[in-house]
Amino acid sequence: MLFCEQCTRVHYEVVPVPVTIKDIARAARMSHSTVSRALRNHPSVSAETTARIQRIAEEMGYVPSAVARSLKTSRTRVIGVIVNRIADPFFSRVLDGIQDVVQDRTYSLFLASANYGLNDDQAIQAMVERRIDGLIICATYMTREYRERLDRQGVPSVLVHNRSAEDAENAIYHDDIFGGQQMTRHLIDLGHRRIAYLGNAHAGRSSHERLQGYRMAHAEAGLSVREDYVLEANSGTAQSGAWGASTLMALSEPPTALFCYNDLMAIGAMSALQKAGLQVPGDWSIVGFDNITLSAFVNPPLTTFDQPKYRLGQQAARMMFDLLDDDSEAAPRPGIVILRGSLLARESAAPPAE
Amino acid sequence: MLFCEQCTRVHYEVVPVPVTIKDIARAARMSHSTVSRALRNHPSVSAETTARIQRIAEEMGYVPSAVARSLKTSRTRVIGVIVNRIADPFFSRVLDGIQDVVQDRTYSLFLASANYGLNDDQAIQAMVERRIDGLIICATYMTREYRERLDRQGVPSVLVHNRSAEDAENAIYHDDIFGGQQMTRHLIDLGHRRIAYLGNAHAGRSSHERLQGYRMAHAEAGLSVREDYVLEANSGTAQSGAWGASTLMALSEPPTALFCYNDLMAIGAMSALQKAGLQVPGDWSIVGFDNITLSAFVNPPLTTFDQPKYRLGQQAARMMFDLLDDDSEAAPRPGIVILRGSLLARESAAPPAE
DNA sequence: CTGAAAGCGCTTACAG
DNA sequence: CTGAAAGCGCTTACAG
Repeated sequence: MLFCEQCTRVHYEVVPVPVTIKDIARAARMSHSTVSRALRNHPSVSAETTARIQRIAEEMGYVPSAVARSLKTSRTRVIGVIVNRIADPFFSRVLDGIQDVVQDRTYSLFLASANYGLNDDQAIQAMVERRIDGLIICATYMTREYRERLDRQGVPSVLVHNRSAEDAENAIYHDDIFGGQQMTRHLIDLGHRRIAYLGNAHAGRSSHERLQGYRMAHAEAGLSVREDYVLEANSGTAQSGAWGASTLMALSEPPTALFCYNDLMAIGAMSALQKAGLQVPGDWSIVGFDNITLSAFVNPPLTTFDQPKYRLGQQAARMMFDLLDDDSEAAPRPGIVILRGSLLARESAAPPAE
Repeated sequence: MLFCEQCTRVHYEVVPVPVTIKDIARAARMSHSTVSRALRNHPSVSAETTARIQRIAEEMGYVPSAVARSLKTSRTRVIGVIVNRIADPFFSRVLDGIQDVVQDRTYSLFLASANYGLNDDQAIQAMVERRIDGLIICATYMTREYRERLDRQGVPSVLVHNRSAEDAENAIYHDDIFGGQQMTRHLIDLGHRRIAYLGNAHAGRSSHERLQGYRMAHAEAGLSVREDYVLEANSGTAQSGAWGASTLMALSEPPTALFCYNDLMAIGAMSALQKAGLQVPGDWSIVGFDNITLSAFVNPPLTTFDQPKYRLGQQAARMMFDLLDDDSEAAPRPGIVILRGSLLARESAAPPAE
């Protein structure tokens, strides 16, 4: 029974109190210093003592306190991750990649959602208070200002697929120029000459780079780009895809192929065309980008670009550990990793009708 | 410069050292006790002192250490969550619901992946070492043994949609009997009499309960269930759906409607039927379950059951906080929350052809 | 090989 | 209203 200043109430303890090294020390008739060392197999403790202490700890159900250890060592072995939304089909797969590498290294993961900018502050603050060893940012809108705050606190950070192009240190990107070029070249190779691109204004850099690849593929093939075929929706949803398709259908000379910023938009566009009585790929060829799980199961299966989402996550975590492991006196060396995916030809793109 | 026993090397400090309450105390010429109280707006500190100290803390860029606070208070304000796989389309949405409630209460989230049973031990161990205040388990296979281990450590746990039916305390389930009944009744109402159910052996309880609902709907309508229409695949993938559809197509008298355990299977089944030249919903009606994002964008849009995934997560978090807030002397009261979703009629189910 | 001591950054009962 | 002291559960330089 104890009295508490904070809530001015009397409390009765009911929860089991965890075993500490002191409890083990008492049981083993050793000092807690020796117990501490024995539990971590420190070479200066004799083999018998180590064995005996570990057995007792096991029997007593001892689980070390990472909290106490962290306070002493000033390392938490926790990596923080900030995402916009956990259920984002792209970033949730990236998270899997991060989690697996982090778990392999016996680190843990702190997760916070930035809610597309609404909770940036709160998320960062919570991470810094918890003294995470490093932060991986999968929140596309997070800006330089936040990174500076992290730098000031001595928290290394890695950016994954950030929308801003300005941040050029410790970042993982996907090669969107290459991807855009591959998709467009595929449509050109099939015989298309009137090819549209439907971008996503919210995506920033990655949409611009896919467009850049689209232009490069045209230039390579000696084709010029018709600017009325280059559209930009204000979101990356299926609804935006439908909007894009409708806009293009209304043109006096509509395209025969459409390259959408992402799969969701491509699927929305396909729906809209089919509702209007058009055949895909008979009348229009449609290609997406990302290779989300279900792109394989729509009808027709979507030709898309397989972004290495899981590998992006793995690389991000590895870059983080490189920063943490770096015990040279110099500042951690900055870096950018750019990964390439590959074209995934399925059935939504075919030669044009004529 | 300091020497380290562990790695027997000399280290040079390069990282910025965080500001502590002692630093603030020195700057403010106050004791660190007073600083501590002032920072938390303790009423016993004078208003001027509080204001002055908070200003100084702000100027010095102070960020409190949750690690130190946790050690002292033996509460971390961290909720752990274990999932099978982060990118799981069902649980990632549940996670969103958990995260939002947890963040609202200014708690943080620890996330670990159980990898479908492969890392159960490691995940639990990490959580207990970090002294999380409570654990929400979204790992379908996790058994009673683990909960007992948690109970012994005094860590309250909440189960979300666990596959085993044995665990009956502090769990959130979806009412799968009701859901299965609704879907089947819908098909019966459309005029179908030969209706198949394709279950998922890996899903355990939830698959059995959907089947139970299917049987109830038949009984209600005075129809008998044909046992050759009741199948069970060994996974919940699109491939399994295709397998189920093929198996049923091969029957001498195939069904006219198919209720699949989940959307992924329904989409796989639909693909298989369309590949075989059959029309959905002309020749076969197909319905799924879950309402995953893309079920609205397949062709035809899938009739499904809208599971309240986000709400499941919210409820789980709320139940956790109920357990934590409970300061009665009695053991936390156990509970089960069962949520109901609703039928979402789209276009993949229609009256049978004949 | 082992132990006593100090300290990581906080909170809080107790004394003034 | 403020401060000195103890302590949360560990790690580790130092002394024996």
